[in-house]
Amino acid sequence: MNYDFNEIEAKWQRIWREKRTFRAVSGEKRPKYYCLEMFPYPSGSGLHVGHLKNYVPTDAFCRYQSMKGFNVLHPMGWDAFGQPAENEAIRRGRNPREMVPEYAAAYRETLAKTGCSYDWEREINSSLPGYYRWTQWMFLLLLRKGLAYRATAPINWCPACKTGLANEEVKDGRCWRCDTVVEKKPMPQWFFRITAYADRLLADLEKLEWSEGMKEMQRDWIGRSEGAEVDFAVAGGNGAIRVFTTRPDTLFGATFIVLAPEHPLLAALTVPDRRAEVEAYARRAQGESEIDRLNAERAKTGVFTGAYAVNPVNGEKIPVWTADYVLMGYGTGAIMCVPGHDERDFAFARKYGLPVVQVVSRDGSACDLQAAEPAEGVAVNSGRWSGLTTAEFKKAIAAWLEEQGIGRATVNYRLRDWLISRQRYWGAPIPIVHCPACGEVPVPESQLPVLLPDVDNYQPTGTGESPLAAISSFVNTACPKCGGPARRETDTMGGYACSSWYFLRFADPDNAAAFASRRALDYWLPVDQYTGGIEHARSHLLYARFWTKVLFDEGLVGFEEPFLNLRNQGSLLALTPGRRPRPQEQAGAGEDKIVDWIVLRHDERDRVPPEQVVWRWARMSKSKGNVVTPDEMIGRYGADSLRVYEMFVAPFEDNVQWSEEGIQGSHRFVARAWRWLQAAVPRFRRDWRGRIAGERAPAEKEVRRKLHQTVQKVGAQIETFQFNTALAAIMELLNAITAYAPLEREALPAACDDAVLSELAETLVLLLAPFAPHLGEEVWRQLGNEDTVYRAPWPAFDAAAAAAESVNVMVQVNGKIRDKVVVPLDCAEEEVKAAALASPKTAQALAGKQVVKMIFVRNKMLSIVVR
RNA sequence: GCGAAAGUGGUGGAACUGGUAGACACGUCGGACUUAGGAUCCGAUGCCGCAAGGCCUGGGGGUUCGAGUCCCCCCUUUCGCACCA
Repeated sequence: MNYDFNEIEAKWQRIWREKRTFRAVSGEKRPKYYCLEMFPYPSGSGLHVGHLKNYVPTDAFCRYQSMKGFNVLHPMGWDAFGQPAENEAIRRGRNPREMVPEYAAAYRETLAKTGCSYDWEREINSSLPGYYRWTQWMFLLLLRKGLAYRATAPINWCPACKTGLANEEVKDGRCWRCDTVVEKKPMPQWFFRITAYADRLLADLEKLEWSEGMKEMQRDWIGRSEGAEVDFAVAGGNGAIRVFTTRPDTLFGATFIVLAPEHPLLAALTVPDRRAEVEAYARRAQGESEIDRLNAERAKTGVFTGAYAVNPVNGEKIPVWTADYVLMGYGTGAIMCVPGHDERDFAFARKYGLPVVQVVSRDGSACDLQAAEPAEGVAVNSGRWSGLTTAEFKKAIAAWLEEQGIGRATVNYRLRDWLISRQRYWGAPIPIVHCPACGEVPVPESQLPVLLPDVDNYQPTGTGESPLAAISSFVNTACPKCGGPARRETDTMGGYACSSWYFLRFADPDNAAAFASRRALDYWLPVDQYTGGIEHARSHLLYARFWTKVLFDEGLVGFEEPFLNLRNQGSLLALTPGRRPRPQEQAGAGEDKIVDWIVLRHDERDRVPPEQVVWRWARMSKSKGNVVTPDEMIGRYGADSLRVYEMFVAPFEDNVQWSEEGIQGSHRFVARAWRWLQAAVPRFRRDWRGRIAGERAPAEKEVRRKLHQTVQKVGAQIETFQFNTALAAIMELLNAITAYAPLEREALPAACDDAVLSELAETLVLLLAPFAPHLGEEVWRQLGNEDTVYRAPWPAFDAAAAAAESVNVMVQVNGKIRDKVVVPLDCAEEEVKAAALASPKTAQALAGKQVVKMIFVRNKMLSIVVR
């Protein structure tokens, strides 16, 4: 009777492994279901209970799908390449190629201990040549399709990581990993032309079952805006300045032009006596970090170039300025300024005394502008276009510009190409050879993989070159084209390259002839359910979608979107000791980012006096010293109890505050279910189905009603990831079951019918199996079943047994609930009225009043309006 | 500033298409069994009130027989974007 969870859990984990219970076999007749969690980077700090906030519910979901008859693919692998692993290896003085597998093994063990049902025969590791060979192959595919290119461009450079970063890896102007302020640095780098897919990445979001917030983030990042390009002729010279504007209808109000400080025309346009000032300004702007430049609060600055351009609609000469609020990376790097109707332009014009002209009006009459408004309305002061609405004008002017050959309607995106080069060691080498005679030559497929050399020293160089550049045996090679001496590309690919296609590899992980066979891909893909952290909302998900579309265009996969359903788990927060910052620590922070709390370092724990310690909830992480490990919890309460707690405590998407009191409650529930089931096992009759029919006593009817209502509820709620309410329903069921058949000295009452007890026991086990798999499997076998519970069908819902016989109908008088009457299900209005009027409480509320109206809602409500 | 989501007991959280607010748990209080219990079982538990009854879903309006749910305004929190032309 004693619930020895440690023994039971170890036993089933062993048997599942030995019997390969969760092996996914390709091509089976059962319909497939591919459920995937974002594969983790196995860190040295190990898994903590926070990681399980994703893995455990997703595992319960997989087990449920298996019981629903699906052939479930639930794989796990390691995102092993990249800077987190490399930095950790450097810090610990380890070789990453030895370190990563050790850490992965530790993760594997912890995941097994929590009873997660992975098919470990499909495990992948992105840092093994058998894997990254295909990452390189994908690079060559992109190159062949003109979607990979090398360009010298100012890139985001993280001085701490000593490498370039993709735009998606820059957060608030800082490196997303180390929070260092990112600099601009011109360097030759490899890019993927993701911008060529901007339209499709945007449009296909409609096909996805993702949260609206998630889609919105992708839309924002892609940043589509419709507008027009307009050429402004340079006054007294030749050539023109091309600007992008979303408001071509305000052309008559354009009173000056501003170029980005990096604009290529700036130097040529600037008149000699303004050159010194303009150059100084441009130099200063370039030296500034993105953060400072993007601070919207900052006052506008700019410098006049001395040059003028001609406004094409009215022939007026307007001055050309340069200012750092115009960014070279967006649009054309030049804007026409309409201070009358753009806040920024207005502020700039006010500061430098530039003219403000109103060209949009609410009602068609002009007035004195005190600010930039309105944004939309009717055109004024706009020549023959005056009187048009904003929308009409936009259309008309685009046609006119095109006719004149000085512009056209166009669409602009905020999305930038994907910088893939990293000047780091621990990544897939870019399969390119630089030949003095032939230029950039792709490594032939037959020569893949380009192996990452094993070296002693792989620290970043800081010169801007990859550590690989110092390894002559790697660098020096023969040109695949002409055979002459050549140098290998020494940059490696950023970690996102590996994670942009790994979900395909799980379909066919050992394939040596292709990244995966088309047959395996057609069977398993796309991913039916994907779960992971919201921090990948723009980067990983955008990249993976992009690569999938490229592979689709190449005819290598049969689908355009890799992840049909996506859900983001919340994080687990732990109470974390911190302190107020000291004055010098405050100094470095910008005005927009006030630091008012600093996590205590490990060595400060004992030194800071308790009254100065400020406790706050923070995400669990080793560095904050607030982690709780699954091992501790499993040892004390068991994996099943830990799992139930992780799912019961809050909705899947919510952040939760970890508390050990909560897990005790879950443990009580699991142990209670165990004790009741142990008492039910001796009463179990395999032939209960044939004996359950027929008229039943009221108590039996009631408990069976609850049972079947629960069956329906739990299934529906697992499918929508509402694990917390599904568990609450099972708890209610257990409460109902123990009320019907309470435990008395470890046995169930003799008066209870064995067929009913059998139905209750068997169904309860099946309902619990996704959540508490060890308990589920153990009791399932105790009931005499030979095969795993995950091949047993999910319990059938019996609508007749679940139907209520009577219902409470609320009686309202003037909107206030005065009484309730118990009537048979679907009782007619007349009878409910009679019952209601017969009740003393209702009669009292109606006394002396005149009934004006009655509203009857079947099985719910009788609402009486009186005067 | 823009966009998204959210605000419900002492706590985590329930509530389908508007129809018994607070399910399920945690905690607390009381009781039983115990040498003991941080085990187990039973009961109570939104607030005010002895009670009858009244009041409760961030605040204020509105629609409705009826609003946590729908509409408008405001406040707060979280997340994302942020001089994007």
